[in-house]
Amino acid sequence: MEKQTTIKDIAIALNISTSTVSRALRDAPDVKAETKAAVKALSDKLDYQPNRLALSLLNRQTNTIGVIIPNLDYVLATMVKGIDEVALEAGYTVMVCQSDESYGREIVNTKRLLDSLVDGFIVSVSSETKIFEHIKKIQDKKIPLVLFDRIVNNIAAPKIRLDNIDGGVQATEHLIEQGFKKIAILAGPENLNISNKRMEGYLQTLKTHGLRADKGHIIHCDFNQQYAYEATKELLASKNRPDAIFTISDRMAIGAMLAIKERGLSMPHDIGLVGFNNEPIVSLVTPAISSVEMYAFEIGKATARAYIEMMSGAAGMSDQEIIIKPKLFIRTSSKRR
Amino acid sequence: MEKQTTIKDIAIALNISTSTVSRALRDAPDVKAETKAAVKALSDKLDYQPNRLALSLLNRQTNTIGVIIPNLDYVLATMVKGIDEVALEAGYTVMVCQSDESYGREIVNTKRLLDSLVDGFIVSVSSETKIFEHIKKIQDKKIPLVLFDRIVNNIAAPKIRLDNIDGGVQATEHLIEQGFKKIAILAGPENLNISNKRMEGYLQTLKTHGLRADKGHIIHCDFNQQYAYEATKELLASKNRPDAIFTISDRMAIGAMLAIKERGLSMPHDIGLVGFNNEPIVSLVTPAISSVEMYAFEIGKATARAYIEMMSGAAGMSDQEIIIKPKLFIRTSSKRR
DNA sequence: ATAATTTCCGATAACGTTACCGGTAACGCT
DNA sequence: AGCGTTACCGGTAACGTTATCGGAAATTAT
Repeated sequence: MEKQTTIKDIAIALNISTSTVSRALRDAPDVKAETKAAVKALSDKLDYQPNRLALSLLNRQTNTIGVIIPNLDYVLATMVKGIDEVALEAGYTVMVCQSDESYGREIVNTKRLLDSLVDGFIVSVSSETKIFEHIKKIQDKKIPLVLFDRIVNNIAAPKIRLDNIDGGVQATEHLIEQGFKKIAILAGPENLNISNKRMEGYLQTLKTHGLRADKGHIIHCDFNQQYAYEATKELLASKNRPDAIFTISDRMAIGAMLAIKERGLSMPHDIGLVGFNNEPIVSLVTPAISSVEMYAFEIGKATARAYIEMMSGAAGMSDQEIIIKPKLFIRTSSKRR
Repeated sequence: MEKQTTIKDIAIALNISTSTVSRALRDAPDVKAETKAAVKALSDKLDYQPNRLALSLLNRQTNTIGVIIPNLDYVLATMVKGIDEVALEAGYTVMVCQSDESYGREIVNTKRLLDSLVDGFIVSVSSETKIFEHIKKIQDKKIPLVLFDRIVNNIAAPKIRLDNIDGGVQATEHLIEQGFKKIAILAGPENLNISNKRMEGYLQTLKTHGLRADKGHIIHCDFNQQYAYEATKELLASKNRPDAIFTISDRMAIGAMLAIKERGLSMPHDIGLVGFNNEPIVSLVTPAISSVEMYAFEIGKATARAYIEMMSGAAGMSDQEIIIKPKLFIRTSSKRR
């Protein structure tokens, strides 16, 4: 809050110009060694730190990345960790704004960071977001943008995401292999791309094996444990009860598990269950729940790397898509054989 | 990345001075209504947004809060959410830096944010941090500082934290009430204040009830599930086996639970278990684990409010300490009666 | 000794914004 | 008519930094 040491203070103290101080600090060749030494000594003594605001204003870049995410759950926190690690190493500062799955707050956050605070964006859209004008605005201003995890299809930007279809395929293949025949899916909100892709994998796999998805076995519900719990209760009470459930998140798997237990059914005997994300929790509950690992930390790191590459002016980034392969971890909840 | 609209662009386009544009945009009284209208129309059309860097440089304040935390686990993410909510409402932007429990990274983060990027700090120190020079440096520069959750005792700053002693008391009282006699504690790292306070509550309560803590029943281990698992295994194998375990985090409680199950002991019959944090997971495992709720979201909000109050120049903030009362949630793992 | 080069440094402008001071023109008052 | 007042606007400096230009002094070459 108090005045911090500036280059001017040093200049006055040594009776030289600010230009010389500036050069001395940056080890420019055209400064006498003696002068350099004096400047550096004093700058150390006064604990001088260059004012990044002034530099940013001058260079028109902040070396700050704006990261916009819908929340801070396990998966996203892990991804942010990955982004952070790579970005920090490369000398960037990261500004994380969470929208709490709210479209309105996503817009507010975007607008704020757009006030010349960041020179690029890394975005994962909220589940509520259906209109992408605020994202397009970023691009209209020619500001670098990288999308990750919850990507938006009709926007041309580097995208880093999981192979969600493959995740759905792996989960469904596994269930079929284990002898389950009537596999239901708890999908997320209808407009959420990652959810739809996982479902696509599910549908594809059923088809491949000559199975048909019962319409009542495809449930869209909010990305949330409580909704999953209630949806599962209904499923289990229906006359065409599924013998397995694939949920597109672990949170939902937990909700499903609670409903299954409550009804007195046992896993995997009466019903199989596979989740998604492979959060630590799934191996801790009883029975341990099979789940698709999405390598969130890796996705985060790859995202930051793509961002850095983009900033360094690499051409042809705009339509690059990095796709991480998921891997199913099989546990008790679905293992019959 | 491309040049953004500035006040100068508008000034030139309308053939007036930048001063007038500036005043018009801020609805100053000494601008003709006609001029104001023209300026506003054009600024809307060109999508003008003031450059916050320039403003910050000029006013010597950024309206940004630097939040430094050791990681992004459930509790801290929840606290950050609370900080975020209040700060955003009050017009602040929040910059979150996580140190990943590393002292070195905590210092790097502090130094970075100190380059005039933020005008105040909200800090929770890492478990590795034993030297607090970097924190003191913040105060030396007269930069507002608020500590939360993992506070540092010998630094004079507003502190927002849980009543950790009371948490330890509640947990231990409950276990004694339920008839447990040989209560062990899995504490965190030795230098971690929150851990020691919870242990203090534990020790106090034992004393009150005329019980003595067996030395072998006080275990310091890393804040981590794996260590807790192994520590519990040893505890259960020792000749003086405890009949209850109090862990100072839920992560550790989960680790303990796994070890207990592995040994074929049942909760709460053979052994009682109480955790800390009341994370969602504890009610999902079997048996559900009793745990002390620490109201992380509330702590986060209170922290941001204290920060704001401090910024508004409220006197006597430097030694204020806001202490949130915890509350034990009793579940199967410890309920015998 | 003079010219040419090198070494070192200072002044200035610029980044985008606003506070402050000052000035012009129009108007009203006596 | 002459004065003061009001309404409106422009110029300048400043925030902290660096790039650019230019210039003086010192060194080297002839």
